Amino acid sequence: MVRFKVPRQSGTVAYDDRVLGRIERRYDDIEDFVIVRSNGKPLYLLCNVVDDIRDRISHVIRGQDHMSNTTRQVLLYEALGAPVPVFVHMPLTLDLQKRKISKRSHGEIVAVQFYRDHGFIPWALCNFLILLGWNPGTDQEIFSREELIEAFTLERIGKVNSVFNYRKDDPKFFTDPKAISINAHYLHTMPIEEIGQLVKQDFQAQGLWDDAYDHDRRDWYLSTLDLIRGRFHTIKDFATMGRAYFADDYTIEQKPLKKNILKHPDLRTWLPMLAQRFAALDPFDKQSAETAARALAEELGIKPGIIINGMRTVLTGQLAGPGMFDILVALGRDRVIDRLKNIDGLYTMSEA
RNA sequence: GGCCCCAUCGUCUAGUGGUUAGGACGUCGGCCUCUCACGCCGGUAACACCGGUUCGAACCCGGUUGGGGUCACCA
Repeated sequence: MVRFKVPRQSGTVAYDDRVLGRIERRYDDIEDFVIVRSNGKPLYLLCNVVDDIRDRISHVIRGQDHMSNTTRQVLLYEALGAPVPVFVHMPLTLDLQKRKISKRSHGEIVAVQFYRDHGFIPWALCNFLILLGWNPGTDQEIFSREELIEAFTLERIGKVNSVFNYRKDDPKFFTDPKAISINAHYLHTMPIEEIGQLVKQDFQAQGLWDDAYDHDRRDWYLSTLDLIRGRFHTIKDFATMGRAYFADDYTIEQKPLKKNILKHPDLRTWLPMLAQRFAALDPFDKQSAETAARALAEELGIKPGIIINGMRTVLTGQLAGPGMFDILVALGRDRVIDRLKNIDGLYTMSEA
């Protein structure tokens, strides 16, 4: 075993941190430290320095948890007669309890895989992360990769630890709300073709993918994603909240079921009536469908919203969504009619 | 405990001696609408404390308190 003999002298060992300024530490406060194990293998502290000298590393940028290593490593650089690189210590990111976050103690929430599995767009996560401990000095928060490379400077790295603000067990905020909102921003604004690629991967995993989406039905696929993405937050939402557009096994949410269906028992006859009128339309499009739906409501002496929201619930299972008549076109006449006719099940299910 | 770092809304942050202390996310309220976890508008909310320096401190200095990191033959 080999220890590094720290000079027993007065004075300090120092380096100029580009973020924290000059850092000094008295020789007296540094104990002799092990650099080679008794089995002959070197420790990280030494390897790190040797590798960086070999690779001619000019800047060492790492977390503040390495600060006490740095003074010892400066000693190593000097002992090896090598130039000391520029050191930059980044603030740490802590959890709500102000603990350093780590894989060991925080598990999946700090693993990038978790974000991929929860429908995050890769760059959106990077964009969120860069804002933890750094800012451009302007109000800009959304950066393309190129913009970020252009805007980034070491000088604007902060000194203050940040808190990763996530609420465990809250389905709406399963991770930091700001991360979700940045992801949603990208989801809403990225070219739809790129979104289509990401959704494809998830759909394939979910068994929702149809190869026609890459060929004959590509336009329909992309325009439908574009129609519904506006109120989604992650790629996962397409297979869950948007499921009704791509499969028939979607679930009817309880809230809209009660509010828009069970509250109006007459829909049991009204919606099949509507289905008949849709069947007779020529052509079946956004305008003709809306005219037909509103005409029916007027004849029945009810507010259009009753028909429309009833339809939304039956057709999508959701309380909220795009404009109803856009939905009809996206679903296509056959599926619309089919689902409107089969409304009985919703009532019998709740009666039982 | 020793040593080191840090301290502005709930969270991410702007701010480098004179600002109505700004923005974003969240939250709350309103508007829009066939619906809202869309969009728009508005509100809420912060300079840890105590001393200095100064005509004047969020900004400079000192102390206090608080928080974090690190003290392995781990990386």
